[in-house]
Amino acid sequence: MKNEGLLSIGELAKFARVTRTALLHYDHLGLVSSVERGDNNYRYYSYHQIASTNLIMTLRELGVPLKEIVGVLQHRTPESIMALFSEQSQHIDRNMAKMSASKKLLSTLKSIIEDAVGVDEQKIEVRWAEAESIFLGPQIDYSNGKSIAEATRDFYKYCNELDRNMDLNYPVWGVYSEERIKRRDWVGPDRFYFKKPDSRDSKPEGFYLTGYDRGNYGRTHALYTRLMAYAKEHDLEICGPAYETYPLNEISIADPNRYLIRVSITVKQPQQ
Amino acid sequence: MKNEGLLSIGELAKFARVTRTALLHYDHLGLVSSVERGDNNYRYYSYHQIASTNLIMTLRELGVPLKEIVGVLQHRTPESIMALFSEQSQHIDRNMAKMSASKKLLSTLKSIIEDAVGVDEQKIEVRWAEAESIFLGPQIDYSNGKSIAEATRDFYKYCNELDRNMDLNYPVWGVYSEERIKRRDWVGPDRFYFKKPDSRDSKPEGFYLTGYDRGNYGRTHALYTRLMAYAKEHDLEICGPAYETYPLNEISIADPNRYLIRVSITVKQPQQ
DNA sequence: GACCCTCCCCTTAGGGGAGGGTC
DNA sequence: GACCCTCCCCTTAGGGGAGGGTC
Repeated sequence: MKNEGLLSIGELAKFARVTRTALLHYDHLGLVSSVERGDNNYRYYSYHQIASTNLIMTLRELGVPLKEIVGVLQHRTPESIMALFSEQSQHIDRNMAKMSASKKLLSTLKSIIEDAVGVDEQKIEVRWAEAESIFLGPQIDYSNGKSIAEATRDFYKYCNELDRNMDLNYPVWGVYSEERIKRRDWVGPDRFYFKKPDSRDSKPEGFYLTGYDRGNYGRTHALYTRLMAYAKEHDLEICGPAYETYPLNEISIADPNRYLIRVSITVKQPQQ
Repeated sequence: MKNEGLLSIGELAKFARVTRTALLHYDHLGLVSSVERGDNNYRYYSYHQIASTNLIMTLRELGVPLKEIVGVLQHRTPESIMALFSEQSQHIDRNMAKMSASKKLLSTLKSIIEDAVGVDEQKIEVRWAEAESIFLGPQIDYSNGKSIAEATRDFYKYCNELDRNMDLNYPVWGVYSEERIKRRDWVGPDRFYFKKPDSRDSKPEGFYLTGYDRGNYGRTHALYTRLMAYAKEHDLEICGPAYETYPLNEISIADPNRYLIRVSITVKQPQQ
């Protein structure tokens, strides 16, 4: 009848969804100590430790370090425990907001790849497109011999200065102005932008002449030539900027010469 | 003009919300390698690594181990990357569900403490209470000399067998039947229960005669005597079970003899 | 056979210097 | 002065035995 109602370390582990090894560790730390040692040196725990150990596991899952848990419990009062709970609730809210943002990012990146995978790279076509939420950088000045690389770095600096916590996860692409396209001036995009949900700017809805190519970053020259030949042939009038994207890039493709390039030029509604 | 547009390790760190030290670590692992080393042995990174490093940081924050990230990126194809993103999205969903449950737990525990902190321990009163969602255990049989400790262990076993993943975070309390109260039989509760949102059972709405005491678990005898004297004096008719709770227990109070005990006995509506 | 004990060694993802050179 | 380099030592929260006793 000894140890009646007490729990062995294995039983506590089972009821408190924790491992034996972790409980040994907690015993050494004095966080969850057995109430009694048997003559066999076995640890015996009280059943009240089930709920408190469960609570400790919840705090652990929320990322509270063991040291902090030990500290808070050592000097616990109803007030300090309530403060801990409030603090952790707020922490949960922040984490959930972060995870939502990450989920949105992953789904955006995934849909970009998804759209690209089935594409017929030879086909050139004109299609209606809905408006898209994007973040648009400032106009780029190449007059002092600036390279695209430098311009890109400037763009990131610009973003960083605008908002130190700006989410720079979304891939950065280029916009060519109508004027530059017509001049056949491929020194570099007029602006950089990235696709980003709930951003301040937008790529307008409208008709876009779209084509694809394979190659590394910046190898868009040949594709523009093909697109403009097509436009001429089909009596399409260019009436706005071109948007360059690399739907398959280093994120999903190892060979840098096999990235998928996509250019969409704004055109007037074609005559049927 | 050398290294134009390339980033130093500090710059990449700034734009990819990561520390210098972590980037050194990633370089050793071959996860994020500099594209070039200067004559000074400095690392130089390409600006395309900003977006990919950011993505790696997002995966890290989601808990993907570095080894796994290295592995996935080494054999990356659009398909494998999409699979990774889908998997992580599901992972986020599971995590958010867990965090919601934890938040609910913390707010329940906090409100129990909050209600208890301001209480006047001397006051006995009858109050209307709304129904509460609880999980109720099976009837306990003490006829074979079972102790409360053993009965509690049985209750946890019962919960565990019913649903191996049952959330046993909520503190376990006791219900005394009307009959047992009237017999003044304090050997132990008839059933155990715990407060738990969205559970199968409920503590019904109605009038409850409620009082408080201070002491360790099981020291409810004196409080029952006080409550029953009060009932007699005020012509209150007991018409249902009593619910015992320990609103301030080892979770928030270090001294086991200062836990707050609360007993609520079901009574008929008092005559005004 | 399943459970428990005490060492003891190992891991992940960096952080924090020391000691020395570079922009 | 701020930034970069290469060692090198340290940490958190346990996991995984080995070797031996217990229910």
